[in-house]
Amino acid sequence: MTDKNQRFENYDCSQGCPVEAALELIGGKWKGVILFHLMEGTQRFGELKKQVGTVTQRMLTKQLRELETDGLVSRKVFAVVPPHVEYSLTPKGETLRPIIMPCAIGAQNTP
Amino acid sequence: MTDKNQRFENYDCSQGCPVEAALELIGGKWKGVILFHLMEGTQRFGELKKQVGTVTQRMLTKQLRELETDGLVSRKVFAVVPPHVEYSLTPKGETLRPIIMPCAIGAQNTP
DNA sequence: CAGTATCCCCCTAGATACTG
DNA sequence: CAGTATCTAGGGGGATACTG
Repeated sequence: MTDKNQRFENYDCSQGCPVEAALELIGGKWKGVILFHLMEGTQRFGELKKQVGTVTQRMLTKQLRELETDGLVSRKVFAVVPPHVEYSLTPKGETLRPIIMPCAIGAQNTP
Repeated sequence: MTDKNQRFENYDCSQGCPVEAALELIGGKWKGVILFHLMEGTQRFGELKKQVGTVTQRMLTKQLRELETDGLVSRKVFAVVPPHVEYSLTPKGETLRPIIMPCAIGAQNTP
């Protein structure tokens, strides 16, 4: 980000604008949906997979790792057998709620 | 959309959830940025290209056509030489303002 | 000015199999 | 259960050249 207090009007996006930055965080094919479901509360890997639907294990893992790296999702591993892993939103991830939820509402209101 | 009045909590995304639908509209690599700039007002093709920055003509055209098809952007052609084409948000496109702008803000507040 | 028309690379994402 | 490993195709997107 070049200037954090810059106004949006006449914003020069030539090399990286805020929207571009945001889409890098949630632009992955499944990330929006994953975040959406984590907003319902903490979820285990399997639960998440079931809810997201057609996502493959590989992709779910990959996107979750990226979300984790970006600090939007936290991963909690329980050292038990069988494995137990819980995913939840970080505070930073929570800040996306006003973005994700209007997305959902917007999509519903304009079919 | 399966049920337009369904609550978001416990929403079953198995085959297409609202967030997924929304991301299909604005998920293109440049669409968010294009919409962002059109929110500043009507723009000509060249102006848009300059503002979006590194986008190629081909991609800008392609994404604009998709946005047009999805009913988010309207294209107005003036029958003059040299050509003059103006792009602007449709009412439907305007409904994305509360989604796009928080994106920008969110990206700025959480670097 | 505002586009098409080609060509082509690469990365995303899917399918499948295996494992601590 | 919650992952890795490997292989592969498909198409999204880039570069470049041409045009009404």
